[in-house]
Amino acid sequence: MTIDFTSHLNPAQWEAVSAARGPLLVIAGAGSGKTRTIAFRLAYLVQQGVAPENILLMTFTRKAAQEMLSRAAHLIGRELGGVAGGTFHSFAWTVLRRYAPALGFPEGFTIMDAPDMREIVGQIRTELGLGKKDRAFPKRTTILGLISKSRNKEIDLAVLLEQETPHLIPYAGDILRISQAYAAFKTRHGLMDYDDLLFNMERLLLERPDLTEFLRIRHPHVMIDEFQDTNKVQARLVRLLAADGRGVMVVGDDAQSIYAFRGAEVRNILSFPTQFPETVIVRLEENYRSSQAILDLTNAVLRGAVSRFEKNLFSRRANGRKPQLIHTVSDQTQARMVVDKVLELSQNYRLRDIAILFRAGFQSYPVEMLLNRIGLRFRKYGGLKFTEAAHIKDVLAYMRLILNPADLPAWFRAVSHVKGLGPKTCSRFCQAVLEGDQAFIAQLAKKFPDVDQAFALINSLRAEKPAPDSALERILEFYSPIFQLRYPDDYPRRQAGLEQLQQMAAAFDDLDAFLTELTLESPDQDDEEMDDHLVLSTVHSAKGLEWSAVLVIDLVNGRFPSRHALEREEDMEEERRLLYVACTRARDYLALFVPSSVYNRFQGGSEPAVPSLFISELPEHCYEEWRENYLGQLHLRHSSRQDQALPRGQKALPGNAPVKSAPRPLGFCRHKIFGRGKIVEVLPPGRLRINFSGFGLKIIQADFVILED
DNA sequence: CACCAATCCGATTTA
DNA sequence: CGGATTGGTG
Repeated sequence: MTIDFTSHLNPAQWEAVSAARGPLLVIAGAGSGKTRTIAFRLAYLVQQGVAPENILLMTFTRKAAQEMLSRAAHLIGRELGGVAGGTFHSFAWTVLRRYAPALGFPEGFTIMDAPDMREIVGQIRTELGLGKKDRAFPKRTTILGLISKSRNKEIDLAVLLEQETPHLIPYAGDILRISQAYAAFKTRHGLMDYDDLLFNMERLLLERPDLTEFLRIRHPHVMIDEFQDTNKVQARLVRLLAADGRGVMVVGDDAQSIYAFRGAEVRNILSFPTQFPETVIVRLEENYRSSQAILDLTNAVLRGAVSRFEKNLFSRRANGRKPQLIHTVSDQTQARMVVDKVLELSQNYRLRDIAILFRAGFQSYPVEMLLNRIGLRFRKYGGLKFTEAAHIKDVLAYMRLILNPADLPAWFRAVSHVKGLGPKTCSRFCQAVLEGDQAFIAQLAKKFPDVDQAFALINSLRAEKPAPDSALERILEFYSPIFQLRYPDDYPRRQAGLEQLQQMAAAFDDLDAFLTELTLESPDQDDEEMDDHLVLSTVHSAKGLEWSAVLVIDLVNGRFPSRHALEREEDMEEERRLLYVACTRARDYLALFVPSSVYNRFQGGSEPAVPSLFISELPEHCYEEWRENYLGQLHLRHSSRQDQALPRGQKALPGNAPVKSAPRPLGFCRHKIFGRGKIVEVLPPGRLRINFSGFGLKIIQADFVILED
């Protein structure tokens, strides 16, 4: 089967797809068909006779890799099963798990997630007696952040403190001690954190040239996506895997670099041509995603930035609607305006084509509450992860202990739910387990029968080596009663998470692979892939995705840009790129919300907020400006006749169905999402209990329904 | 005194 | 959700 490549690709894309096997750098502007290009490149290579297993495809998430592979498979009409792919971390794991003993690690080493890391650093901090008296002593999260940043940027800890947090210089010695103790702790207990995966992989490749050679022969084609977000060690890994750069294709966009905080080096992409002198550079500049009106705004956002590869994004799409800049009275009313807007948009778009984006996970809480209240389904990305929820971690701890008896954070979790057993005794217990102090264990087990049971369970599971799903089943038998006591208020909701975990477990036959997958790749949680969800996401988690309509909220100084970034020029640059990423996710409609006041901070109430610097910079012709008055109505600014306030729900979209806001008791009504329903009860203030066929009883703001006569 | 449980307030971003 | 603080118990 031959593919007519050129009819599906523009000249630049075709150049990238058909490039010879040499170092290749593709600068892919936002929306320029990057995924498409990589998919076609995969298909092209395979069609040229390259075996899939000779390709290594590194992407930012495994989902992205799967997307590209399935598109390529569709093109050539058969699966590309053998392609090695995933994130740097997951690739490192697949290699390390086989060769870890060569580095002095146990074969069943455990990968720690963020809560584990926090826990350990916290314990070390208290063990060393640091910060007990001194209230200003940095918190464990701060310390951990510094340790990881210093490793990722490969800057000496003391120097990093000087550069970024001069006020912590007095603590340099103590932080260094903690950092060393942390490293020793990991080695002692067979643990690796995310950074270790990369550094240990590098060490392995350097110490074992035979293995490096084997990998080079195995993967003569290496493709790396999102190269602008790789750090130093990742760049060195690329060089190790592809000595002279032949067969290496890196793809990225320096304007979308948003991971400097974890050591990403834009220089990796900027200096790639210098590293590999024969590099062919291809620029993808035609944008297929956004309307020109949106691109005008995103280009303006970028104008103030230092972008070193010249870019000239253009779109052939019709000009489209101007982005809307919406000032709201407060962040509370912002939530209402956002939900209103979503309901309006949902007349023209499916919910899954609409996204609400924000800088940090907690910023969506007010919107989430409102969405829950009207019963609108949404899915949230970013913020807390499924696997980091306390009850999931509890269960996973038992599973980890089956493989790695030295996994101390897991021991800690496995027994800490027992009443009357606090952190101190827990630590001592863990110590006893590791040292084999049977006397202490027996003594404790006598006092706390649950400890004894947990111990017995793990021992028997370790002897049986069951498959992930049956192990989980046994663990849940034990855990269920504990679980219901521990989360009396919301255990049904959490129960659903456990059931989901069981489903996932059933897809694995190897316990180790299952646990790693959960740590390295946050699961999609799409058990209901089919149904139509609104998306709420941090900008970071929205990378690489797109929606027809995008609403960005909380565009005020201190929130977006984040208050942590206000002091340093380079941090502000990253915030700017972050906003660029957010806005370039939109195809047809973009709304930027600027609350005039935000809740909390000192004094309990709300405080006035200043519009985001990046917004005030924008030339006025880029957007259409709306302002909410104190009656909750939106006014268009700088407009002659249409300056009139429109009733809520009718504001912006032309051709919107009129909405009556005075609720009439009982009768029937119509809802944009749920259709026709019967009003069962009026719930002051302004809410209705409505029975929708197919959806059941919902409590809904009267404003959101149209009453029937 | 040492440890644990309950409560309230504040919140970067991620593999 | 986590941390810091406070109050209670052995």
